[in-house]
Amino acid sequence: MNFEPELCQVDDALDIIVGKWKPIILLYLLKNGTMRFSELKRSIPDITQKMLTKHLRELEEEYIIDRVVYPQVPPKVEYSITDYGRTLEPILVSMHEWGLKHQQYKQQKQMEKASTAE
Amino acid sequence: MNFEPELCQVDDALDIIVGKWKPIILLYLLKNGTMRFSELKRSIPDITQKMLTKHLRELEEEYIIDRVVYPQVPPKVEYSITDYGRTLEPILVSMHEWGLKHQQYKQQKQMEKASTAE
DNA sequence: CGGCATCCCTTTTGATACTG
DNA sequence: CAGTATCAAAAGGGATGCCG
Repeated sequence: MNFEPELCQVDDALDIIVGKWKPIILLYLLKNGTMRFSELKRSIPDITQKMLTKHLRELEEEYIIDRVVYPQVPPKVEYSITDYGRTLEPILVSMHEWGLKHQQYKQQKQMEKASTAE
Repeated sequence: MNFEPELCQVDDALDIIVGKWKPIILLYLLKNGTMRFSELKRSIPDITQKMLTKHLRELEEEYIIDRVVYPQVPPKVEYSITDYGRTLEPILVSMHEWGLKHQQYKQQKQMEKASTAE
């Protein structure tokens, strides 16, 4: 580490990717590039329209995604990851990989605990 | 990306580092290795004892830090980062660096917006 | 010194109904 | 289709007091 904890800007990055459904929204847009609102909704069945709208607005506010409205009936709105948004990809991939290893590590630790408890 | 959004384990990593004071606690322990409770409290003036205790317990639960109690009066408790906990360091450093760049990027974008608004 | 217990406030998320 | 509005529940966090 070459920075002081007092100057920590980790929270600025966290603010953008934290939110119950934000990581999965980001991963879908990173994978597909562009998706319609309804397409995202179908891909993430348990999310409510309210939360999907809210998270998309917040990501747009931070320049991570673009929102394009096609003025037609019925409405069509497309969301796409920006080039800038793609700079988050390595971090998300690292966290995914760390998360996978952590599951294994916890299982191992808990088995150790169970065997010494006998 | 070589994984499907449905299999996303980003949240497992996020769960561990998310919390109002968790990043700064982790950065102090990564920097110093071992610190006493009161030492952490002094280093992070605005944190309450309750939140410091809570976050430390959660990090211990995930094997990120160790907690050693010295049975003496007055009590002495030392917290240290585990070897396993250190595997989080690259992710925290990446997020810190991304956070720094993001501040600059936002400023630039907002200046662009201000100049076109004239 | 290093906690824990209690009460309270704020923020986040969810359920549901309605709309251009 | 892609939202908004409203109400309610849950989670996160803070202030304070007490304790071995």
